[in-house]
Amino acid sequence: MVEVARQAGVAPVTVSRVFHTPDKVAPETRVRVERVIRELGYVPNLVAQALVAARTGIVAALIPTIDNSLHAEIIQAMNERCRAARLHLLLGCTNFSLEEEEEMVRSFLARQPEAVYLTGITHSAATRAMLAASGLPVVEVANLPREPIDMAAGYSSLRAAEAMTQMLIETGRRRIAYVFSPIGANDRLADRQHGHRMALEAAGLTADPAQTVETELSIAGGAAALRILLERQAEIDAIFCSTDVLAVGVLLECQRRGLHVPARLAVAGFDDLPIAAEMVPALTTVRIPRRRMGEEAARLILTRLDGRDPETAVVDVGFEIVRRASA
Amino acid sequence: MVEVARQAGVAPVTVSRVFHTPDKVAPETRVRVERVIRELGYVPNLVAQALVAARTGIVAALIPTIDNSLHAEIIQAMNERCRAARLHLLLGCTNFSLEEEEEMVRSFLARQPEAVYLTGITHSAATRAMLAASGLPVVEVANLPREPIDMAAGYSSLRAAEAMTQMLIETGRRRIAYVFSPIGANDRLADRQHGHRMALEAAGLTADPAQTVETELSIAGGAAALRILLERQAEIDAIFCSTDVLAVGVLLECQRRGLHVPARLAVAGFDDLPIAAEMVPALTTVRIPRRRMGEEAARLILTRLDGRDPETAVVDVGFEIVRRASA
DNA sequence: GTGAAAGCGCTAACAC
DNA sequence: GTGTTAGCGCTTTCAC
Repeated sequence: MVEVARQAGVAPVTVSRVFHTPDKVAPETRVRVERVIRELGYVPNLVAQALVAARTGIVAALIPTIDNSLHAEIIQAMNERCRAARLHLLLGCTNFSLEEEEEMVRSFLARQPEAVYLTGITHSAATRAMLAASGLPVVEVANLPREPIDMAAGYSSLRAAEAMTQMLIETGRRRIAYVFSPIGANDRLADRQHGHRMALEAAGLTADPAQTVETELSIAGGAAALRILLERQAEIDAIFCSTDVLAVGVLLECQRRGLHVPARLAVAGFDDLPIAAEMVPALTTVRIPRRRMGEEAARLILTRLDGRDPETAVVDVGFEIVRRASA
Repeated sequence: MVEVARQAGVAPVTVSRVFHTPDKVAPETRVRVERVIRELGYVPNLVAQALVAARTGIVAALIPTIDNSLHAEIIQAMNERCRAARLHLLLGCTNFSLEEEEEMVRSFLARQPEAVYLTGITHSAATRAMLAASGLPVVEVANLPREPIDMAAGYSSLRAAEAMTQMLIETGRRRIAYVFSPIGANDRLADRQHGHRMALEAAGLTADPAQTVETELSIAGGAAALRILLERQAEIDAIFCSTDVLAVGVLLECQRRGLHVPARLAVAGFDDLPIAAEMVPALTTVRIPRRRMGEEAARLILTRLDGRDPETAVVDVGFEIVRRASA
């Protein structure tokens, strides 16, 4: 900036004005400065700007992993909305670990973000304390916290899983297996399992351990889970999977083994990934408004940054049971 | 920091030293300062630190969209490697547009990143100029540039597609349809189509426009493409898709229509997504080392940041034709 | 309309 | 071991 000022024969502060309040600079001066800016390819240093303005234009976003299509899509939608407000995303992965999350929150806060995006509602006490103390807008996404750190946008995995199992029961299924991936710090998964059990119990059914399989989160993991259930000779007439990824694996393994779905076995998933509607047979699942969550998260943050308070701090985006051929 | 210093009865610079060179502070002083730091929950301001150190610890990463499992996985691997070096990712989405990429590069450069990650090898002249002028380590990922801006880690989509089509021909297929998604600024897609044509011509076959379908990038898009080919009554014995996403759609549509794969129709994809091996029949495809690309990208950047020059500026991670049941 | 001075929060260099 | 001074690149305030 000093160099631009020198070559344009003005004071540095005038260069600054050309960027921020061009109408307060005489047209001739402005043109002259702009020319030098272009010639030198000068780009203002946003770090210095951030220091003096105490505004970084950065939103810290913590997700379990980037290569998780679900959270990727939420973040994608959120990022699109943030962009219009000239907010950029600083991304961090927690690997479903509360410790890693805490560590990342600590190091991200030092970068003076203007808001924080968190996945899920389960966080360490230290994480909650730091975030609350920061006074920053914080939005917890994908679940509905009883006591939000600040704001939230999500849906009830518990009620959704409950509704799905209930539906399976209502359509005559009695021996419903549950297949899920390692829960770790994933509160959505914990809720889904809980919701499934609640529905079973409400119908006077019991959750047989032999009908419950934990497996790797992948299509292959879903296929493996079905093989395990078959080996156990578990007498099942339905399988509810904690996510479509696993359900697709189950469906494909059924194909390989010639097990008819839904005649022999009903299969249900969760998430309504794009593949769900295309499977043969099409997969019955729970639809959650992924993009909407990202948009709501952005809206909540932007509202707060605008100095206003959102009408509702915890936004329930709801869910929908999508009945297709598989169950 | 001033407040911590005041309460600990020392000068601000001593607080700074407690963080950076604790052994140059008397143990008693250090303990005293550390206590105040904890009491006040003081966190150093990295923005100020970055300004004076001229180091932000930020890597600017531009990918087409976040919700693209392919690039997400590359970025995931790269992020894991960067983390060890305390580098964080500032993420931007170009939506496959060179203009948006240019705009993002401009605004990201102002944030003083220490390195830049770019997807693909096609960039606007201005983008190349800005990046070259910045003197920063730049890595172009997922393709092999003839003239890299700086460094690159990728594979040849052209040779890979050529090899796949060649394989289809060698196994007796003669009427090979090509299904792809909108190319836009995606050089990998352009190369794949080109490679496919080269292989056809080398075998004395011609690319019939009736055998070429552009469709939406989704499983449903792949299914739709097969329906279009069928409606056109194109006489085809194989379909090569520019990505597994489309191939899975084709495979599922074949199931729905009772078209036997590979007897009636061979189907091949590209990418070797996790679902490829699980499909029924398992999908023949091109495997590209996604994680490896991310790791190489990180390695190239870290080497350069370490003041050294990598042995090879353009790293070819290769590809592999994976023959399965579908072709 | 333009510039000089002060300061954002921090650290490198140099005293003591 | 600890403090003082100066300055990172920029903007705000207040003169002129």
